[in-house]
Amino acid sequence: MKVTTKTKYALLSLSEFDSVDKVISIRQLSEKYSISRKYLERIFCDLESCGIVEGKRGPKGGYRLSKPPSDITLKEIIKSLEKEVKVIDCEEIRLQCPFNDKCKMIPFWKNLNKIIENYLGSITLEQILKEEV
Amino acid sequence: MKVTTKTKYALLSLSEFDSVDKVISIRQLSEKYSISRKYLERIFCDLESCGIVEGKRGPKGGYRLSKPPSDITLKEIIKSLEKEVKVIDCEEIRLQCPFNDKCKMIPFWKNLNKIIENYLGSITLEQILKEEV
DNA sequence: CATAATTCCTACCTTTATAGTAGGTATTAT
DNA sequence: ATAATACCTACTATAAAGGTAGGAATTATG
Repeated sequence: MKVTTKTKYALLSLSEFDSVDKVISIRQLSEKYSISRKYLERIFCDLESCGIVEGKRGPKGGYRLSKPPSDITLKEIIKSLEKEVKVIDCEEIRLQCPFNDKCKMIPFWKNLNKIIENYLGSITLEQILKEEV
Repeated sequence: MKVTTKTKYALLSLSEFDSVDKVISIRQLSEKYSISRKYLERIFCDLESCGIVEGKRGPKGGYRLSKPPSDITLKEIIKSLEKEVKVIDCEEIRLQCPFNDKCKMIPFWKNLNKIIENYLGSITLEQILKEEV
């Protein structure tokens, strides 16, 4: 029931990008937060492939947000790194339960997932930056 | 960010105890849900040590709830099996962040934890049984 | 153009936590 | 006495997380 360090590192790092123009290199981030450079590189590849940041190579290169912080939800970010923003997979539970639809736990798990998803979907990176959370 | 199978098994099992008087053996539960008997035994030891169920040995023995389902919250149950009902440990994040109190992620993580805790604390086993969730 | 700084790519290794097993002891209804 | 149950402790296997390693591609700059 814990978020992975990938997600923690990603969010710590992203909280540095306070505008769409800001370019920051992996080196800077890894030094500032004492996170392994190679590991951060991989994290940013995930973020890039999900359309959250875009990289530019070469000297003075680095990463920037690929859209304004107000358009990036925490759900989106977390989904880039964890496979799902779900605490449990209802289908999986359903398989284990011999009573299928009669299983009394399913509605609870679904609600829990939904509550988390809704919250994460409602918070944007901008709110984090402006400390409105 | 996933709940463990221990928790899943525990909740599936507990959803069978529809009154304080109902006594169910590990054998019955493990057969009904095809869960390893030994593993279930350990799960129920955890539940017992946290005051949720109590066991009685011998033939016709088994487990029963140690208080009415309306007094058992899901938070309590999950806490018996996962160490914490937190998605992240804020203190831990604080240590990694060189800026300590200035870290912009802390309020977000705290809120997320709180939302989950509040929800889990608000749901009782009775509600699950009565399908009010 | 050479260089150095960066992203980008792929494969591998290490550690940790989860999931599950094994074998047995204590208790108790019949 | 027996058999069914909870209870206890130690061990093993597996999967996932966390992290390394080495290098290729790209690009600003002197």
